[in-house]
Amino acid sequence: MRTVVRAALGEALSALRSEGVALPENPEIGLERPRLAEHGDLATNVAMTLSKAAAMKPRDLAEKIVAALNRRAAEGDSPIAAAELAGPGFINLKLRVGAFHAVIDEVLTKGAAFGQHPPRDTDARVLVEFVSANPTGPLHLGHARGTVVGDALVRVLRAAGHAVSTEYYINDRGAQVLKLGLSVRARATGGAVPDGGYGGAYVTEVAEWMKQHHPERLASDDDLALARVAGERIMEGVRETLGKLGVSFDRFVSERALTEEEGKLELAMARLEAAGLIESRDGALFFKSKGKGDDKDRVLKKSAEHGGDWTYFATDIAYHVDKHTRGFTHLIDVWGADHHGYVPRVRGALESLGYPKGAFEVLLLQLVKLIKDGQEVKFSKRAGNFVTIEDVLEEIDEATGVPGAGRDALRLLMLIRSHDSSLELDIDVAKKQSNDNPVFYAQMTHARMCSIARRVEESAEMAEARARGVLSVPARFDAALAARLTLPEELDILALCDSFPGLVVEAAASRAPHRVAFFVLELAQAFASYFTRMQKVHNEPILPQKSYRDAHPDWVATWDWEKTRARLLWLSAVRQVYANALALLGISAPERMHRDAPDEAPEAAPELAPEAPQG
RNA sequence: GCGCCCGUAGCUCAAUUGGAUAGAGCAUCAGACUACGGAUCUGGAGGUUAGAGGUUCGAGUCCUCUCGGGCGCGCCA
Repeated sequence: MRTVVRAALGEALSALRSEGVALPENPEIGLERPRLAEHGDLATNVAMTLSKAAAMKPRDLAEKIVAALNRRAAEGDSPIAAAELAGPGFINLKLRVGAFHAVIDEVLTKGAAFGQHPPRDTDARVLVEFVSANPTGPLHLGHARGTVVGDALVRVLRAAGHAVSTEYYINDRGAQVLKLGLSVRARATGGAVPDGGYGGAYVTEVAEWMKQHHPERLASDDDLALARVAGERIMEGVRETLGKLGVSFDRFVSERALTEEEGKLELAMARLEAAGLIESRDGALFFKSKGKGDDKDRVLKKSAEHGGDWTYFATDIAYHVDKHTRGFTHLIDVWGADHHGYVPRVRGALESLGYPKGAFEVLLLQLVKLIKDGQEVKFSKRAGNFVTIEDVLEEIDEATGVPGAGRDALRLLMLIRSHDSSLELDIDVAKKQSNDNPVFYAQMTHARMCSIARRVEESAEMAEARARGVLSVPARFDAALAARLTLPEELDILALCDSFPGLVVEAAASRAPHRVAFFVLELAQAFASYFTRMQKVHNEPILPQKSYRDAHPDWVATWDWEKTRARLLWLSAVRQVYANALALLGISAPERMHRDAPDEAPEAAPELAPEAPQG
């Protein structure tokens, strides 16, 4: 639809150019769907964006474009039926139905690639770093948002044609991992847990595992070596959890290997030193970040009395410098909003080293509140009473009886909010097998779409129609068949589908995967509404219902099968777009829902009407 | 105290990045419906976009201030 309309607009513009209007060769043509029906099917603001180049007032230019479009429309071979000047220079377009039907053609031709854009014509390489949780404990709910949003962002960026790699940075050196090692040792040997050490059941598990598989580590007094093995054990669990969430990384980067074995830390520090950005003070080394977006200088290397070690900040600079060194031109980090204070110093360091402004970008995610039984669940990591992602996944899988339900639920619920809005995750809603649960609603919609086609191809009552060759799902686009699609609901949904590829680009540009989630729910709702209205308002179900078949003994002969096939054609396109959108979120699109879930909860047992009439 | 984010319908949140009359889902009210996949569909009511000023053809969106909430302000990571 947009494709053919853009072509028509481009043609009108070049016609004007040949008449002497100063217009650029291949201008961007912005098209949007007006909110109000009387503003047409599509609207463009080209007259406003090109008015400067043409040295004309927006409305005057718009008038010329409108005239050109209407001239063409009168000749009868344009997708545009009528154009109208509106407001400050908008051009409202009324389209022929064929323009809507073209969406079906495009979707079925592109299939799973509808919404995917070709690689961008640039050398830009993007690296998205996300999760990067310390290997000091299992992933908990606080990590879930960054994990899911980061992963969905990557999918969206790739769909928009960006070259993207992903990395998980493992902070496997430094004080925190050492504390983990000491906590494990304490648990294994019955000693006291160190100050600020880790509690929680998982520490006990690691301690038990250590006794079994690495008793020599416990016997040795090399705390660093012990901590390292414990950290690796934790990371195994983290990777498993990521797998269950459907998240994979191109690379896991070890802070220890990067800095200690590969020497990247010295390299980065030498560059800072050479640039005169390091200052020695109070026995420590400082990065002169003050005035570079930060409000004070920051320690790179601690003084002897604080252990003399490099700080996390120093190694993080090394990591980010290394990202650039490896050829990535644009770095995106996904962090929790509680780290926002850390952004200026990293940015300051990278810009001081000459990397372009804007090459380092941080997506900050607001916090997640877990709601259970209508109450907020508070948790603290140190005390160990946090909710792990594993627990949540398991709880939802069990409650629904559907393996993978937890992953889909967690993913959609994390993606249904903008990144800078805090998020309430109601675990009780996530477990529901009803339409109050957006996850269930979203997936059921896809299952319903599939069930129609299944009915056509498999059901016993349609056997005779199949046998007579009047009923089948069209294999490819057929303009004559599509011409039977004239209901406003059908055309509206095609218009919505048509907006999907553009939406992907916008979602990528604004780092907003949640917009894809909203698209899914909007399409689901539009479909549900259409589906019901077909029966209740238009009295035109896609397939002949029992009532029709009973009333018409010769229903196979009297039914309008071509209209049915037109709708099946329509449906296969809509389903494709819907499935593509779900795939972009990493959420499965089931062909059928499990039916064995309990229909009614025990507490929903019918009660006697309080005022039942007596006799 | 300073910095960052947020404040939109009773609740949870959107808003095509500065565009036309601010929209959905729950909740509520009124109808229709007994099902081509499950309480579904249609419509109503609900708003000075926290408040005040400013920028311009045009502001929920940008700037300043006030109020309220969250987070951060370590030689932790």
